[in-house]
Amino acid sequence: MAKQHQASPEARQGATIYSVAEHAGVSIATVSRVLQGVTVVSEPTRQKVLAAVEELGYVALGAARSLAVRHHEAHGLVLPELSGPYYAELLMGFEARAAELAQSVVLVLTDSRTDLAAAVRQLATRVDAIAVFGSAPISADVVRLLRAKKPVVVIAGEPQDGVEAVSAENLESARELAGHLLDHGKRRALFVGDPDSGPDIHNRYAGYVAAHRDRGLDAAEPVRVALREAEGTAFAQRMLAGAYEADALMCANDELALSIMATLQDAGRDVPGDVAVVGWDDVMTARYVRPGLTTVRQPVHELGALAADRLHELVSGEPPRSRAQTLPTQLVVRSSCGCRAAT
Amino acid sequence: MAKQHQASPEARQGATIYSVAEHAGVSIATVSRVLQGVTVVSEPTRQKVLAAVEELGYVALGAARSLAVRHHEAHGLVLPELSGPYYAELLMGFEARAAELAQSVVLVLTDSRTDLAAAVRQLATRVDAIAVFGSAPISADVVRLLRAKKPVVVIAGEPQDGVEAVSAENLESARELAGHLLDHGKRRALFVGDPDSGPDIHNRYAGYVAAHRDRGLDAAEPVRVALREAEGTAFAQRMLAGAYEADALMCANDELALSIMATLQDAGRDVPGDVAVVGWDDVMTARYVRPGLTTVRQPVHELGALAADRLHELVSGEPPRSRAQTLPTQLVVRSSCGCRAAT
DNA sequence: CTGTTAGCGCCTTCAT
DNA sequence: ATGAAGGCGCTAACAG
Repeated sequence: MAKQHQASPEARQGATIYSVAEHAGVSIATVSRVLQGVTVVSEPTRQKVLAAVEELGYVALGAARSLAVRHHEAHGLVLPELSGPYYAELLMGFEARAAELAQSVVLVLTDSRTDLAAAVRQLATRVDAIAVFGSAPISADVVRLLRAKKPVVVIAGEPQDGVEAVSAENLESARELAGHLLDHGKRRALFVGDPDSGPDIHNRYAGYVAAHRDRGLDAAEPVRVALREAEGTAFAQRMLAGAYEADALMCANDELALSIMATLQDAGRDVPGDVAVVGWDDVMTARYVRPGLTTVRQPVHELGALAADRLHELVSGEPPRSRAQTLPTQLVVRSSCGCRAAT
Repeated sequence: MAKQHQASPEARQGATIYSVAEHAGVSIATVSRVLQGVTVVSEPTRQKVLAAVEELGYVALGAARSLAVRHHEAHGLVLPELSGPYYAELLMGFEARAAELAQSVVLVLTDSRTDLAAAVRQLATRVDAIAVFGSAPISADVVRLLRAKKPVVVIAGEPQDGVEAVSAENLESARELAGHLLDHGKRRALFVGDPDSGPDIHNRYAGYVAAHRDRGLDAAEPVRVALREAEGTAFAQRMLAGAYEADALMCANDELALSIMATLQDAGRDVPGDVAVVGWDDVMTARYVRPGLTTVRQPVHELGALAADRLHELVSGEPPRSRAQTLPTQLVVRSSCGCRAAT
């Protein structure tokens, strides 16, 4: 019996449990046993097997193992995209925790998919559970459909029946941030960003409204723009043209705040003198610009880890939680709000 | 003999090919046929099957299919981490192309792994091919070992025997960038960053050296610091303390350049007057700081896509290319080099 | 055109 | 303690 375990050009497939068994002079059942480490195996044979495994560099084929044990030891993660630090950080937290739990992570980015529903269904056939980002353009139907087959957790979205959710706090922090602006004496603060772009933004706007209400003030309607750099620039230009009257801008995220601030400054406006600008996320750029951007830091890494955790427990049979789990955020005060902070 | 493939109504696992077959009153082979769409099936039965598939929401189990066809329809990607826009963009490019090619992507981040070798071996059992980032702390041994089982392509690294590489151009662009600095009259330009942190950086330093040689100048030894924000700040402080004499700093990447520039400016130094600072990558922050950071833009997205492409072709049986494929980069001149650009 | 059947590689009772 | 044998769900010959 010629051994073809040498890395011959075409026999790339590697050793199987059979070749290991033969090599060690035992049955495949024994090989499986020492590898699973569940049943007891006599030390001598155990060593023989281990030696064979080592020599042939054997690793069980994922598909075969999955088929036999009826699960994949993998988690799926569905995110819109990865530009900006938010999603990347979330992914890092998710991946790190998944790694600790010995789960592979297979990633799906919705922005690059034409047939998202198909992609998600596909994903469901290769993982044990799936975490999907709340604002991802996935119809609630798909989520529900998914949930029928695999455990699902929504990140930064609303919990639905049977689908639990994890997120960072928004409303109270937004209320605090908006309050901070108002306490600087600003009386025409505008909320820039579309509350309909997701539960997160929705709640930030709600906090903005609440802060006004707290002080017996009227909150303005939100300026509905997408959370992208280009939209911020466009908005700022409209503002420079006199389309908006405001002495403070509470932006839905830093990307928006940063582009708006830069455009305003380039046109000679003083920030925060003429108009204060604050954001949300605390991206790297926020601490490099002058004035430093006042914003809110979210525990994004932890959020990702939490999602991976919950997925694992759900797979382990734990029942889904009905209430969303919310992680606390932190107000980061720099100078763009009107404060004279260090930076 | 009894078939027990009946999908009990509440079977959480979902429908199997058997339940679909039964539901449609045909054999599993027929179901498989219409789904694979290879062989011809009479239109009537075809419709019956499709209807059953639809009603049961059937999707073939990934593991079973993989086992039968002997491949996974998935690509693996090994990256160090995801902070900063570089890796995230690379991943997006990779994922997008993989999606087009109908390949799932399973991601492994080395920074979060304690046993990297094991993680990579594991990965190899669930994908058809693997792309690993060149500077990832993966010993050449592991790569070679991997290559014996699956096609591998190295991103931004040196091609090894049987392992092809894709990368962005570094040497010539660096030569151009360094030359630009020298042509501004700078005579004590320092290279900041460790050339040993990867082939990319190595070549950037080589370009720096070449530019000097081109002009009959002597190139200084590199200031070996890690490519992280904190290291940049520390370096800048040493420089402010008089440890280095320089009128220009060519930093290995933008993160370094940005933190150095900020620290220098905070201490009252004029950039680019007292000292010019340039980076590499063209991250978002680079265009928001003042002066705008002169840097080099890499086609990161395309690089990721190229890697996915090559993986796919390698899996399809195409032979590996011996020469590395290099994508062109672009010098982005702003003001931190001494030019009086728009920003 | 369609059904039957033999694997794919591994895990897991069930005997021994 | 170890071996034999039956699936896991699906694809792909091979017969009809």
